[in-house]
Amino acid sequence: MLWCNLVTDGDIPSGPAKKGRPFSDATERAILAATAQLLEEKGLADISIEEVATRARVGKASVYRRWPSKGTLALDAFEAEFIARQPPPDTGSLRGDLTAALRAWVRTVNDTPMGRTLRGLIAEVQRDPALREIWRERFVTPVRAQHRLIVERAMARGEISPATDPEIILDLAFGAGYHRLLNGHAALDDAFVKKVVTVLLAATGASGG
Amino acid sequence: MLWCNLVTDGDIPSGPAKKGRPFSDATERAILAATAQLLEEKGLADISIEEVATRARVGKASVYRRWPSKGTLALDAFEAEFIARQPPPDTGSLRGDLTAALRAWVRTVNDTPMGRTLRGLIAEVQRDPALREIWRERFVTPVRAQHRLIVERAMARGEISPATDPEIILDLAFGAGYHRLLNGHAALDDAFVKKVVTVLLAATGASGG
Amino acid sequence: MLWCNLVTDGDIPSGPAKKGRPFSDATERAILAATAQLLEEKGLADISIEEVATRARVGKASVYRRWPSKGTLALDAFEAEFIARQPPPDTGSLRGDLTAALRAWVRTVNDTPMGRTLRGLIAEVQRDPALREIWRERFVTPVRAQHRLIVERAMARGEISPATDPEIILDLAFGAGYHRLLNGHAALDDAFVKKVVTVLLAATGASGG
Amino acid sequence: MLWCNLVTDGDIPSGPAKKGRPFSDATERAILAATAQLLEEKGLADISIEEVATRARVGKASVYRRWPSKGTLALDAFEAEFIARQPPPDTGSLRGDLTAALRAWVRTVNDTPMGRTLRGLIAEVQRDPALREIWRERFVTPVRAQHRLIVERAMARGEISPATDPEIILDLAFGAGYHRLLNGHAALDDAFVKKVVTVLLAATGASGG
DNA sequence: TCGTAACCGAGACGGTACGTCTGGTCTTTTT
DNA sequence: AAAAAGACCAGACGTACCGTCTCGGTTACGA
Repeated sequence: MLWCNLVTDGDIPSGPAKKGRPFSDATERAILAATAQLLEEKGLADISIEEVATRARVGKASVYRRWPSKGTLALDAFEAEFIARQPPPDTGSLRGDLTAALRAWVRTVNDTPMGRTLRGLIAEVQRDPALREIWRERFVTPVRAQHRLIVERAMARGEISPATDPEIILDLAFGAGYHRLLNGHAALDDAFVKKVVTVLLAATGASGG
Repeated sequence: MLWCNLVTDGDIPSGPAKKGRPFSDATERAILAATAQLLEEKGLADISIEEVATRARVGKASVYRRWPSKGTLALDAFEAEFIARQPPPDTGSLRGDLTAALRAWVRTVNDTPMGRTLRGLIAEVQRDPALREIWRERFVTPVRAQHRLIVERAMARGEISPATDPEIILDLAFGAGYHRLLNGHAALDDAFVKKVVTVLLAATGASGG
Repeated sequence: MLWCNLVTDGDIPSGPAKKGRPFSDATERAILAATAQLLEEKGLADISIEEVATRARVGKASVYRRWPSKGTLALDAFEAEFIARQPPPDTGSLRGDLTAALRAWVRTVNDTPMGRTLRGLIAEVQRDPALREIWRERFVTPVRAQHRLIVERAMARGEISPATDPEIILDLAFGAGYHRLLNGHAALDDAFVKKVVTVLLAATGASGG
Repeated sequence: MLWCNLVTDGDIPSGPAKKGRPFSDATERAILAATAQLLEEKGLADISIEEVATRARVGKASVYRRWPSKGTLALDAFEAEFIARQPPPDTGSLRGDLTAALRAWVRTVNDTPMGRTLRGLIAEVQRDPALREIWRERFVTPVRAQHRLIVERAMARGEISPATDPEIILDLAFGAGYHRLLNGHAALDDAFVKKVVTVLLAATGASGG
């Protein structure tokens, strides 16, 4: 879960025995817990690393030793919980899967503090190019991969034309959601989900129409 | 153009003759010019009001007197130039109008520093609830109103079903664009524009085809 | 009293009217009062600028704007009070003047917290070459000048040989005092003063006795 | 040479045979060498224990296991070399002995990096009461004992009155030197030595004058 | 020959303070 | 009363060290 571990993946199976005192799990857990707690209380922008360290009863250096920036820390504290709320649906139909996925997303950002955190993270990502890449690797890519399965399964079933670009479908469906989340110009509710799914099915659903 | 003027609209046509030295146009222009210049040089997040005032050879108070926050100032410096690059298209067809509008947006954010500024503004908007409302009033609403005309004209022409929700069409088309702009997970090019338009036309053109 | 003022002396009688908000006297007084208060409580080494600012209810920058280092600040807080306790004696005899001056010094460092502060300042001076120069200009030189008068008056009276180097007399008399103050290897009391004066008078009184 | 050894003296001749791995001489030597090297490069105040350990390729704990503070470590690294340069003079006359001793001291602090180290140690001693006691025991007392011999021999020879307090003579002679060393207000050269000796001989040398 | 106790280098631990920067406000003199 | 200038309080930034602790590993003694 630690940021630096995830970047280096598990590509060094036989380490040459690292020296020095190892990182403490308790410290790491305390930092992530404090971060998660603060993210429930206020927006990412209103949180300082100083505050996280104080809340976690941890030295500031112990935070900086593990995470290079507030954004990567928040990403770690946010990621697991968010992903857990986006189960890969498999209802047997494109309509069902897409509705389920979009609805899960909508409910998460609407009904939990994760909506605010997600907005804060996207904002943070815009101000830190390094974080942007991590964000794509650690959040955008995995979530999209899961959602892409929905479209690919539909293609395999013949529900949508094989000429369709799955990426565009994903960008349309979730892009609309993020658009409303960030601007707040319209509601993110079940009606929104239904309309989006309907339009996209009409567009792609040669066999489904 | 001044932020406070725009909020109060022009609803005080006959002021009771205000006392004291009036605001200096030169000061205002210097501040906006400095802001625009800095926005070309770096992201909004890397700009401080202190720096704007120094660059404009103006006191900090003269900035705060006019704009309550960095976001509103940046919005003012950004708005006019951005809108000027989004001409209301009228090609006679939904496909043509939508392609033109989306392409104008894509080219603006791709080929000018305004892409970065737009990202910075959206980020800023997430950390300042007051700015969020102004952002909707001053940017989201007018731009969407212009784009909505495209859909409404298409409806009037019978190109799309009157049951279609124009808002959803706009959110799908531009939401996808903003999604790629903010995450950077895929290209924002003419191919993107073409695919988006194709999918949306297929979706809405049921009655028209 | 302000550090930077004292360096530039009063050699700019007609300033060209400086711009901006001037330094606040209240702020300066609060900082010096907090420093003096802390110096009564503990040694200079145990005081941090952070603590001074907090105690003075002042921003850290307001301290750094005026004093470049903890040492210069402490010097300012210490100087006036110390000098006030070293009145220029004029008893009419070398023995009387020297005894009075040395006794005043001994009592100050023995009976007041200024002894500890003086030790702390001398320590601080060793670790900061810039402070060392200021220390000489602002403390060593003026105090020595006052004490040198004692020797010069004695010379004028014929009490000591004109061949005597007044500097050596001062270094012997007060050097011995500082030596005991810093090392603590022997008492700093009236007996010490008496013995020092006796030895020095015996040494210099060849022509007088 | 090790700090803790010196404090406990050799008063436990028959230890109960201590268990565990004994201290490594190589480690101790590496630490002292690194300290001495750093003291040649910069002042004691600019050296951190962290740096000593790194330079000595030694764990920080191995330093703290042997010395309780930076001051005691520096004292150990400094002491032997300094003492070696202060040979007990025995020229047969007070003038000769005093001149030799003071000159040796002046040359050491003037011509070697030990002058700066001595200043740094005296500064360190002011901020650490525990170190102050050690400083007296380990440095002030032995050096003074050696110098006191000079005065006592002169008394035995009848060069100075038996009523003279040898302590005062030492404080006058070396106090003046330390005064100039710490304040830097006047030169520490042979002329200084000569003048000091002349004054003190005149003061005490009833039989010598 | 085996614990076991204390050492070894390395480096993480919770802390404190550093000196700088920015935010938004306040106080000058000048226009 | 607005202008430019810049000081005001507040507090976060990321770094450097403090003195302690925890690793895996290495000696040397006593059982």
